[in-house]
Amino acid sequence: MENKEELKYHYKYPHPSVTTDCVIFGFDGTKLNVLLIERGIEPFKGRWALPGGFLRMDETGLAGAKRELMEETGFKDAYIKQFHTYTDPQRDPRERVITIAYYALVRLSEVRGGDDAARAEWFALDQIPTLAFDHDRILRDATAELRKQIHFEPIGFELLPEKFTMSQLQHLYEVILGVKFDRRNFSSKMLKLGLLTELEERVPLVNKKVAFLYRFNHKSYAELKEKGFRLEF
Amino acid sequence: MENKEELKYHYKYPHPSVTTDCVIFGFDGTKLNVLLIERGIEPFKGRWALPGGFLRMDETGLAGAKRELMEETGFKDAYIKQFHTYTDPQRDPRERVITIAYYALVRLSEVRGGDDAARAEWFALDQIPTLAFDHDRILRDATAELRKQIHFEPIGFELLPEKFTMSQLQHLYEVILGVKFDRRNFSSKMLKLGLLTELEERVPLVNKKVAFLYRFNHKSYAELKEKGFRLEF
DNA sequence: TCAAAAGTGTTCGCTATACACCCATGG
DNA sequence: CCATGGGTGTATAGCGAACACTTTTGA
Repeated sequence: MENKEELKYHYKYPHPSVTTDCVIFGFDGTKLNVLLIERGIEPFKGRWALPGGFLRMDETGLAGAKRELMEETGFKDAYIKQFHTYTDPQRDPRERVITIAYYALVRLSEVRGGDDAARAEWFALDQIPTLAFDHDRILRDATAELRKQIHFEPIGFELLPEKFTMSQLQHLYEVILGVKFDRRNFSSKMLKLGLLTELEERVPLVNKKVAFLYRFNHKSYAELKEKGFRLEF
Repeated sequence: MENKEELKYHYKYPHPSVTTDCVIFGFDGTKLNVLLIERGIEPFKGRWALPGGFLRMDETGLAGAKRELMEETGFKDAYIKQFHTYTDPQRDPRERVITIAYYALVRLSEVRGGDDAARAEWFALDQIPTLAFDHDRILRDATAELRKQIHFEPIGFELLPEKFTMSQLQHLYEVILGVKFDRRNFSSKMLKLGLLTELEERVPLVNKKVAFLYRFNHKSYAELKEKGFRLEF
């Protein structure tokens, strides 16, 4: 799959370039964050952009997006989902570039720096600078998709550490959905779903009280999914 | 955008071809149908396939899908939605082809024959032959998307004539979702949403009874959507 | 002593669901 | 007279939403 300097691929009709872009969400306990890359080259040199790159000829879109994710965060098996393909002929000033967009959910606490030399930084969702290309739009769409998807799949857990308290979980849902829940109702609803395992372990809070710790129960989720269920919030 | 015989587009890296495929759903009053095209050329010559074609360099994916829809059904403004992009490097035996897939909902009663010389036919969803390429998979995914989407948007009305009876609407929902509803509950739930306008007109049934006719009320839907609402079925 | 965060249970109202009878017609 | 299809209303159970008090401790 390597290439010479000369232009070696010839087509009768023009072919667009195809890239994958990856919206990587992380939750810091307070806010939803997104990983952005500072562009080192024109166009939009110096502007922030979503991690992404050209799709290789022998890899699927998913593999390309996972490669990006790996390069930037070191994560290999995070939740990742294709959500839209952007095809505006003018979206890249150089040439026609179609991008297949994915979003990924990672545990912020477990992220290590990427292999990549490029400058990468986490931004809170409400403090995003103006992005390169049409990435503002892509990011908005990704956020909307995430909100929609959380009604069908318990993807929130992908953003939390393995062990978490009920209020951490509630904060996450509140941040993603932009609403407030009653503590008691949220807790009982969550527990009733049967997707949480309560751990023996407790965690000390700032005020020396302890809070229960829970873990997401993948097994009962798999069983529930078999039967088909709805996650209502 | 015209071209000579020689190969005039040169790239340093290989570029995939990009096509759009369009899953066109229609409802005949009993079953969900899909429009298929019989392939006239290799590969898969003689096999049925989804309508689709190469994306032109100056059109968006949506425009390409709409062009396909127009050519096959004469419809210009049907409901149409991008749902997934297929990127398996082996999905086309000739060369690498990425396809952006859309589904469209049309009123079967209003479809006129397409401009296209190709042989096109409607197939009931439960009588689909083996399709060319990975179109079986694409069709399965489109059906799943449709089922999912109907929980959020009243897209069912796109498949019915402008005026319809409550039982037509119910049959449609039952076919799409694969469940049975109680007549009385379905009706009262639907009416409570406030999206239907009851018409003066009645329609005579086989047995000379008359049934109420309704029309989808786009205006109250727009208002409801403003406030945000959920369509539960 | 005051603010912050967590644990705990009950009540009320709404809605989903289940269900039965009447009527008109065509066969 | 029976089968078909449509119209209509009620009763019950379960769920979502609202809500208050206690405890511990750090400031």
